[in-house]
Amino acid sequence: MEALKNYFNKLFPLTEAAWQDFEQCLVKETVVKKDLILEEGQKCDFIAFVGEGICRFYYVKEGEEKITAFFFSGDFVTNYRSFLTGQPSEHYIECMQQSVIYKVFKKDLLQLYDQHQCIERLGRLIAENLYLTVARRLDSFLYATPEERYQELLQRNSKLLQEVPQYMLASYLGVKPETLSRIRARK
Amino acid sequence: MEALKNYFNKLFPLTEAAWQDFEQCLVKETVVKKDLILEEGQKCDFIAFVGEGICRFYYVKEGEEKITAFFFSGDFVTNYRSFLTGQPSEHYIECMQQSVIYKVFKKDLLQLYDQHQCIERLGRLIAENLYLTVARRLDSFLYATPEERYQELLQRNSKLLQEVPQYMLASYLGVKPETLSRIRARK
DNA sequence: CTTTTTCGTTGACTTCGATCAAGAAAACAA
DNA sequence: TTGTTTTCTTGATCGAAGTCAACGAAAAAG
Repeated sequence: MEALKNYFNKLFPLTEAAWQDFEQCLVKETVVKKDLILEEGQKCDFIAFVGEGICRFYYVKEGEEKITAFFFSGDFVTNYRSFLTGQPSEHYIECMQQSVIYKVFKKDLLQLYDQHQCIERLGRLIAENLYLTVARRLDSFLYATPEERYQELLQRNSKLLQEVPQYMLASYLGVKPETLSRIRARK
Repeated sequence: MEALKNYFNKLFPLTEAAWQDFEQCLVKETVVKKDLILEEGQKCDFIAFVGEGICRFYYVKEGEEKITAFFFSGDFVTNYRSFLTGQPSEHYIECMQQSVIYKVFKKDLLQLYDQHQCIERLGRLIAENLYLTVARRLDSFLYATPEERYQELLQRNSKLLQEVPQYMLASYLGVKPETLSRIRARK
């Protein structure tokens, strides 16, 4: 899995031995459109690297899907909270397109942490990066209006805008589809 | 610093040698009420353990203080984003009471990570915990109304309720003081 | 291609938090 | 104590997002 190796190398290069042990633990999965790779109530016992595809991470409140995050190729997809705490997931993860993902299971990862200090470090760096991601998202809810959040999206011209239907974008921004439509009309 | 050692032991016990090296790097600071331990524009080059006291972590938007977090004795206080990325802080950290904190500086911590695998692991566990903290807070903004957020606070009967003036609570909950007053009146 | 379903827009109206303003209560200082 | 400042409450009004409903456009299914 070259893409993953490159990703790691940018964060912190693994030794050859560590990478080989790590690669042993990767489980490739091909997932078809609309498949759930995690359902509510399940424990999330893996972290997966997205090779290709897009996944959405959502929560159902009062029959309505609230999208918390999207994951694209090159991201790690997991319910990290459930993964860390062992509690059942309150969220679903759905692949929106045919996708290829590479899972590492928790039990394997914990062993790898013990066996290779450089993987332990990678684990720290990944946790730190995931922290930065949620922290930024929290900020945009604490300090910005829905309109400002939409403008931010426009500016960073994220894949979201091309790849994701508008009603899902609305959910991601924390508003109703009608409201996003009106925000766009305001220009 | 016994409290800190206990805290670590619950997460992951350090070896005696690691703890001794770690303790060497702790810098004790006594801070008086209203002192800023971090200002906007500064790089946050430390993580501090709060021995006693309360700190507030806030951002100023259009002349208004928006409180993102509170830190109590037993917590780590830092601008973790600035600490990790090296970017200047957009937030202030103020001690609301006379406080005692124990700083570890980034340059020292990075060395400790290299020297002791158990400290590296502790670093991962702390990053994971900080992740869980923001993620929970993000959830409460994504999925709950201000009223529900206030009810949550009431239930977990946090120190916040006793120790913090209501207008700061309001800011923390993401509403104006008038609104919190009305939420309380609704019961 | 036509039919059916999903998605996006628009209008009328409601709801809830923000804003502005005034006054009461509590905390603090002289 | 008294006086001053800070914090909390209450009322009136405003505004942005939600809700409900209708309709046209686009996409999917046949």
